[in-house]
Amino acid sequence: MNDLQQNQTTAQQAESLEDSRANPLRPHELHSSRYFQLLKSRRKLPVSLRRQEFLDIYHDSQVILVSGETGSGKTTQIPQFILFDEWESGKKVACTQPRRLATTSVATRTAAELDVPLGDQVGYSVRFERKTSRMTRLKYMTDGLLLSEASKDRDFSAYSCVILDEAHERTLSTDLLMALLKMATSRRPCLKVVIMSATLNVEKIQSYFPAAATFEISGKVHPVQIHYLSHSTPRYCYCAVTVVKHIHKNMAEGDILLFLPTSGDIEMVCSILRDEYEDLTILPLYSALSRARQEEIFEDSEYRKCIVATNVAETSITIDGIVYVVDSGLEIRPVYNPRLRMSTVLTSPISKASAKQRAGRAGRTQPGICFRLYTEQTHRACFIPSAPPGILEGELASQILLLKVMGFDSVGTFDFVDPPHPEVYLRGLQDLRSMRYIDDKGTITRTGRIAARLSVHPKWLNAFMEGQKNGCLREMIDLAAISSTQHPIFLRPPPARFAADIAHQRFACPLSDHISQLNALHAYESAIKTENRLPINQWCFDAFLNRRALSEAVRIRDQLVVSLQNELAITKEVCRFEDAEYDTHIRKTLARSFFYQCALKHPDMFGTIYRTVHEGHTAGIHPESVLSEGIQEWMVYSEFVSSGTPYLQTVTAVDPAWLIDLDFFQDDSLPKTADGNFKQPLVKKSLDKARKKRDSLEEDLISFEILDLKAT
DNA sequence: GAGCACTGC
Repeated sequence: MNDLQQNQTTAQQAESLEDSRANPLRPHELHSSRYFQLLKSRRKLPVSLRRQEFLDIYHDSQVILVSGETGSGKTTQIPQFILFDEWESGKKVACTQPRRLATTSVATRTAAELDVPLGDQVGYSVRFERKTSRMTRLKYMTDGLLLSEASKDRDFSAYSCVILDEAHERTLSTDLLMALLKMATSRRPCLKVVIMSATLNVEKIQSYFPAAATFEISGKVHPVQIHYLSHSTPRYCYCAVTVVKHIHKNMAEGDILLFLPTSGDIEMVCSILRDEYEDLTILPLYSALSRARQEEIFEDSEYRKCIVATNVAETSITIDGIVYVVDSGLEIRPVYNPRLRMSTVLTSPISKASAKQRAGRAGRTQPGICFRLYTEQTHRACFIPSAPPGILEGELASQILLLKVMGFDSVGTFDFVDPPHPEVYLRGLQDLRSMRYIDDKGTITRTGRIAARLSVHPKWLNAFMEGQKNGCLREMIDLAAISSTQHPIFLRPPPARFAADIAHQRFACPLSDHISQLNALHAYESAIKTENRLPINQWCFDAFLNRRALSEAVRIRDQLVVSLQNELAITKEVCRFEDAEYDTHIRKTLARSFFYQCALKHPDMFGTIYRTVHEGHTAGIHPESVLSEGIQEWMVYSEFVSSGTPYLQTVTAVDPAWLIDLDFFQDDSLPKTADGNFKQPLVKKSLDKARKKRDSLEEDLISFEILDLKAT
């Protein structure tokens, strides 16, 4: 390797090093026989045949766009080509992936191909798990993790080259990284950027990097025959069942993969098929299933397998041996509405790119067949070319704050591949200001700097500081951790819903879902610590608690404690159940921290209808809430969700006196009562006041934005 | 008494 000149190597030089008996990355070791086996198959990959061509382009350009379908070998080979070419620089090569599983498995594969122990010259880094060392020169990592590194070093100075893989997926992190790398390349001429993407939709990225060189590789996949319906049907579940039956009865052997939008659909279709066939192995697959049940799909089966899956099977989990794909053409999509400050979920048609990806799952090992449960006309006219990028879909307060902490003040005029909608940006600024993370001029504040570095939503920092005042900081950190787990901690499997509700009663706090969650987490932790008790798996099973979610919450909590220990005085002491005021402290803290997410029972309506103070929208209490009966007058909520009926989710009853006390609700002309038993006119008045305050905030921010635009 | 997916730090 010592003879290689940075950015001047040839394919021949590299290949002769790869062919030699001694491992060039580990001078005192010889290549294993497995290495040579792997090398033989690597050399047959489409991308390997064009190594010199790639290197020529790489040497001549700072930004390179690599496009190619699956099976081209780009994810494992291109980083190795670059590693050899950049070896002399002494810096690292980073390769990002959108998902953790892909990151670790591709790193493992590459380490094997280079014949080095994982974590030495080749390693990976994902949240909670790092296999890197001082020796590491090729580092696979999640895009989110590189983004958080970039927030401390916007020049990417540890790297000679950054490779963004799966850029066509346009995750929020990839988009932000593209923007940051675009700027970094102009400051660091020696920094190279490689963006790898599927062929589809690459023009957008190309026009974002006009000077970029392009390199296209073909893939190696089997043909998939596509069948459409002649008439469309709204009854996609029954249609899917019919098609699966048809395949099973009439078609040659080969496993079936069926895509449906929701876990409910999946369980229903599975039970219908199970009743019908004994010679078909029916397997549900969705993210909320336990790991063990997910892995059942990989087990050998005596019969034909029929896997009924959500989107997880589209990108996250790949299954070999699928010959038939049945595609409902539907998925669940979350859409954030900045005007309602609400995320709604909709069952909607997938994109053409997704349809192609789903069909491709049939041709991984041999030619396959894909049955689309929609007409060709629908596919042509109703499916958008590809899913909208993440940056256009969500709430952006955290990302705006991140950019501000990095020193980019004028985020509204920031150069994105796709700029977010101004309303989402304004709503983000408004939220940041009401949280006091930016000041009246849009400049980041001292607390804003701390909040930007949190691994949970920045809104939690205010709750931590309020918690510190009220002696329940640990509890607020626990709640922040629970709120950012991937799945809910309470399990309610449809066949055992009643039993689950009874089991959950021992954790229930009648006034608060948040405290009920805390009770469950604390019970889980003491069940782990207590010896001579049930194994923790059994304990969680009996209590209908999600063990994966709970252990994830504990890990997030521990990470938060570490990152906050210099900023806040966190004591070791955890829960104080014996304290009669415990619940009240927590509810008060929640009220004062999330006052902008509070709701009041609708006075004019019968039943459990509430109205949010901020936006004035009506909503019910989610039926899973301990407060779903709607007896309490005031509450704060964590989420406002809608998929048809709007609901407040995870709510805590609060005393309006705690709210009226705050600046936001302050009205000096109103008499204050000690018991907080406010009369209706008073409440109405304070609501109006709050709304006026919100409106004035909005006007101010719009004038900011105009200033912001003028400044550039 | 109604839901409803999937990633990441």
